[in-house]
Amino acid sequence: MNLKTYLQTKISEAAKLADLTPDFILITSSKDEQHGDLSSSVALSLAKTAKKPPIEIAEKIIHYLDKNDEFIADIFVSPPGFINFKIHSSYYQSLVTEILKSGDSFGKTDIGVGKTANVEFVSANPTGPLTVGHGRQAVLGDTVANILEWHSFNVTREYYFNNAGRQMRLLAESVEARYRELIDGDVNFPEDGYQGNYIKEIASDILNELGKDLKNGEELFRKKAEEAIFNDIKSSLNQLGVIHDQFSNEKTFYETGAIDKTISELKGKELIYEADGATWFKTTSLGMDQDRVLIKSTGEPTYRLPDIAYHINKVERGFDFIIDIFGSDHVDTYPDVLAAVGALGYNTDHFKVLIHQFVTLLKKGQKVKMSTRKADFVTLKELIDDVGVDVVRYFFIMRSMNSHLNFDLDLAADQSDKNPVFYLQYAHARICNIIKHGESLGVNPHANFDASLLNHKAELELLKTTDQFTDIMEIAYKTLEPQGIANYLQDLATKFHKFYSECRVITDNHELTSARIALINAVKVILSNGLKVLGITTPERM
RNA sequence: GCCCCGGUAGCUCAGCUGGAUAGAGCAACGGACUUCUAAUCCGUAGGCCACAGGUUCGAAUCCUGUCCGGGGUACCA
Repeated sequence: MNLKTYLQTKISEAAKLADLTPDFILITSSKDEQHGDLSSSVALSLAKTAKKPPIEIAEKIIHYLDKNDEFIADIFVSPPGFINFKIHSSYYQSLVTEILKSGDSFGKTDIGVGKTANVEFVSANPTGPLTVGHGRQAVLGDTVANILEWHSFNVTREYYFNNAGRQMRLLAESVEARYRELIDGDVNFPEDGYQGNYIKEIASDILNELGKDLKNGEELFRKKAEEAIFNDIKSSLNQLGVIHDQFSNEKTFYETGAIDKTISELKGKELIYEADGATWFKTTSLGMDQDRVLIKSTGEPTYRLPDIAYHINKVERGFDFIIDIFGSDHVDTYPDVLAAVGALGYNTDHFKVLIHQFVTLLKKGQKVKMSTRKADFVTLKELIDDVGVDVVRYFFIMRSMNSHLNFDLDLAADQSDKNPVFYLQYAHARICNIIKHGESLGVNPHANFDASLLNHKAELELLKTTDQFTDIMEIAYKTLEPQGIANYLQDLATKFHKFYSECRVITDNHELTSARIALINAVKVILSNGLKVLGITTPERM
């Protein structure tokens, strides 16, 4: 049972009796205990249409509310017209049993039962190691996938990459140049080539493995480079706990003829024209501000064309929910792609595109400009080795994806033991330790308990916070923004630590001990459920 | 020029479908370990929520404009 929904129903019924019809009944948790436990501003929002002072409206609504409700202890109005509810402690106390009963699945919903979702993320082309910037997307995407799984969706984590275009050709040329350089010492490096040391390593591996007689422009250079870099990418992702279920690439869409089909279908819709030797997509006729090139005058498609074919492919695979996660450098490109998919008669209503802003890296107070080509980057691997997986994951989800965040590498390494993630984990470890301590004294952690003994202020505060978890998880689903979960868990941990400092769990009072053990077990359930969705470990000791 | 994000405490950022006195962490300062873990707790200090208008009972939150920062505006991805 959800208390807010319950109150919304009650208020709505009362409003009806008072001849009022609110559009929406907002219920918020009160910050100040003078305002009870929960408050509603309905009366304030009704004031305009009802043309009456909010207080009067509030009084009227209250008049029709049942004063002997099983959960509501008190209802009162306070200026300028809020309706405040004081909730019986028994309601909060009853949560302990409910949470323990549901355990691992406390807070889950069946919103996505029988539905499939596809989350595409990272999708970096295999031209170099993943950087810190990719890390943000990796963590965001994986967590969004976790949130959907939490709500019972069957989720496919997908990685799409371009392996047929100019970038990969340039990569192959760079590797070959390093290969020739190793053999005869001549440096004939392509302009705009990839300059990182990893290119030299790949070249040297190729030399060791296949000898020095490879032909000019040999396909193996590309293939070996792609393979090596992909292994590196996958291992960085695995380190982060991110595992993709499916890798898709543009090459397959050439091979299956999907690309040709896409272009001919667009032609059929008269959305294609030739100009300056290139093939253009008439995006302007779909309401965009400029047309885009699909096939360059060189005959080579731009990334947009395979992207369109790929998105059609995703629709055809029948997912109920398709999520694309892009960096802000793609803001301008996805509308074209979706417009094309839509124009060809495919449904695009079930697409959701999440755009995240970039991470600005600071090293010794200086901005680090990231460029894969110039080999100017800090790899994700380096970061993880530096501060650890949990810190990296937490850092990237504790902030809104819309925020351009500054990441000071020196500070991160320096302060890794002060990172807020440890605060959460410490709460979990503390609980585990208390339980263990109790057991060593013969306290059964699963004994029957009387929750009505949990009357201390710190206990009730803690319980009230546990009541918000379900809401938080549902909001996370609706917005697909994970940072609310991180913020919530932070709050829960704070309430727990406060409780810990004020209430001793294991005492001679057996009844109270059992009740408090049950309470902290319940808190542990929520911490662990939440951290699991964030992909962060729950240590039993620290 | 145009489009998308952002501008909140010294720093990094929450809060944004409008709600009561704007929050956290870090940094600073002062307290609390003979106790189930001090990776904790308690307290002090720190703010024209970029700026200017507007909308209304009420604006950090919505609208308009300005300024500053990031990204895009490619026959790169």
